[in-house]
Amino acid sequence: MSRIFTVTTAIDYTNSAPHIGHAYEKVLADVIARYHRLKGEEVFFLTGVDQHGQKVQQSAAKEGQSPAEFVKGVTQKFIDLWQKLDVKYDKWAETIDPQHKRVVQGMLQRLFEEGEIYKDKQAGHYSIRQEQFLTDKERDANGEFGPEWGQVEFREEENYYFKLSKHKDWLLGYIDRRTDAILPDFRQTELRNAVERLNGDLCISRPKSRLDWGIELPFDKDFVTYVWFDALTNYISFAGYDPSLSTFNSQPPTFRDKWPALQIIGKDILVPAHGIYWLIMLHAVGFPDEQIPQLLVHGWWNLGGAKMSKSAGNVVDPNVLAEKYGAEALRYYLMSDIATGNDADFSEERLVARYNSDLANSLGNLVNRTLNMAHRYRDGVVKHRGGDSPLAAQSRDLVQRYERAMSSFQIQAAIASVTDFATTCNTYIEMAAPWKLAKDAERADTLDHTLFALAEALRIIAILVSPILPVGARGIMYQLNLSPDYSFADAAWGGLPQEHRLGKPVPLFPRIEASDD
RNA sequence: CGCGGGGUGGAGCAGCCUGGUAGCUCGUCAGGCUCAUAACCUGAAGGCCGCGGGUUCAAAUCCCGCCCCCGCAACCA
Repeated sequence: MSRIFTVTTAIDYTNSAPHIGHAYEKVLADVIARYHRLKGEEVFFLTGVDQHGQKVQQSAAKEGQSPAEFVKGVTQKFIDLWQKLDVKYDKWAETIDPQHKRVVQGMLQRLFEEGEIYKDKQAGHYSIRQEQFLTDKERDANGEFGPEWGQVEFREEENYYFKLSKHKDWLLGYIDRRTDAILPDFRQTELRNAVERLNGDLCISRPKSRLDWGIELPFDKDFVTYVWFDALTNYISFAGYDPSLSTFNSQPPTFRDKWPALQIIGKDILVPAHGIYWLIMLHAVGFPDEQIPQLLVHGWWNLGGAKMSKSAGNVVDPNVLAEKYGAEALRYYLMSDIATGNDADFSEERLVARYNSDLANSLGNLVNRTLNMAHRYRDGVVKHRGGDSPLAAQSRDLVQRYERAMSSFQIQAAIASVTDFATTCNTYIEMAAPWKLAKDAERADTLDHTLFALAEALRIIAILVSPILPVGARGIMYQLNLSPDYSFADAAWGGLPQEHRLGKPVPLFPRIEASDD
């Protein structure tokens, strides 16, 4: 069963520029993707942008641009940011892509023919200004629709609906059968409760008179499909899904090998979008249960305990942070200071503190002092000398701990395993005191043994840290004068040549000094 | 009403699923080292792990009840 590890992220809405939350999700996916590549697996990492819809149409109009022009500009901002942050995806999804449209229309056509989609009449209060139907949730305390809705009229409209409720029992069964359908587990509980309350079907169309920036329904030219069948479908349309083939097993191998995927999403879009709509859509088009994706649901970065939002004006711009502190520092912070699944508080001070403490003082300095001593005492050459180093056993624990954390997506725990090991190495240096050994000719072998063990430890650290800090890892390897081509298996103790010349020490992760700006 | 999350030394967090000396980063205090990025190491102070019950030889961890904080319309991960 040679299959490809597929990881996807939510596709971001091209209504406005990316913020720290977008960056977090993509870096998380990138780290997981890099970890699997490190393990030697073939990886398909899919991310992209959602470009259709009313909000885009409105924002474009406000800027005096066509939706297509507008979307192109915002899309570029996302692409530029991912490049800046070293987010290395294998496929870029844009929902205006013609191939994507064909898949969406193919799926809709098939579901329509199979009776999963039907036309029905909707009647209710409609806000002309907001161009949407209002529900009782929009009523204020007096039971009225407030002035923010402008003129509200009673209106009847026909639309197409997808038979969600028909599949409710299947979804409940699926959730009950599979304990790791949604991670972390409390999200699975939350979803199950939500599914229990599910009733009614899903409106999937908008008449073109109201919205024309979208994908036309293949069976009715007067409508476009609305967000769900458009955006969610990206996960399979860009993976090579063929909508004309009705069973999963008849799909081309290039698609089947990529599935099921790990899908990374934020906690706001689990219910109902991904947890209900998307899973049911897949089931309806013929995906067997074992091909249903696993959903990894992450938390949010808050600011001072408050939610980050555009309207509050407290949005953090990842571009600014990356410029100021560097992509690696930002990646490190986003991965180390939040427990996957939970919320965390964003703070620039924390970013600097963690960087200085973990990367500059602990790890960077460890590399620097080790290489310095090797050059000062041994002309840069480390040699294997008999006897097992205490670091050898520690490194095996490290690899185990790291792997356990990574495979359960606990990146912060994986990072902690590495920084703990760096501290162990620093302690080891104090104990061994190479500067004393160097003064005693009779203890030359002990000095060699110590320096060799440290170089070996650094080699392993570099490998393990590489998914999070690809540039930093390369830097360590370069200074160790070792090849940047390595795999996870190389993180076993004993990979360093018996006699090896190290490179020149250059401070990695220079400290970030407090500045006034 | 309901659903979910959280309440752990001064600050920020992990641990809880799979009970068994309470851990990490920062901060404070004292000491050590000198290879190093004013970095590193050691030690200390500081916690009734929200409150009250229960299960158990043993509870931060499992069970029950209660209190407080946050999220659950939109922009939005």
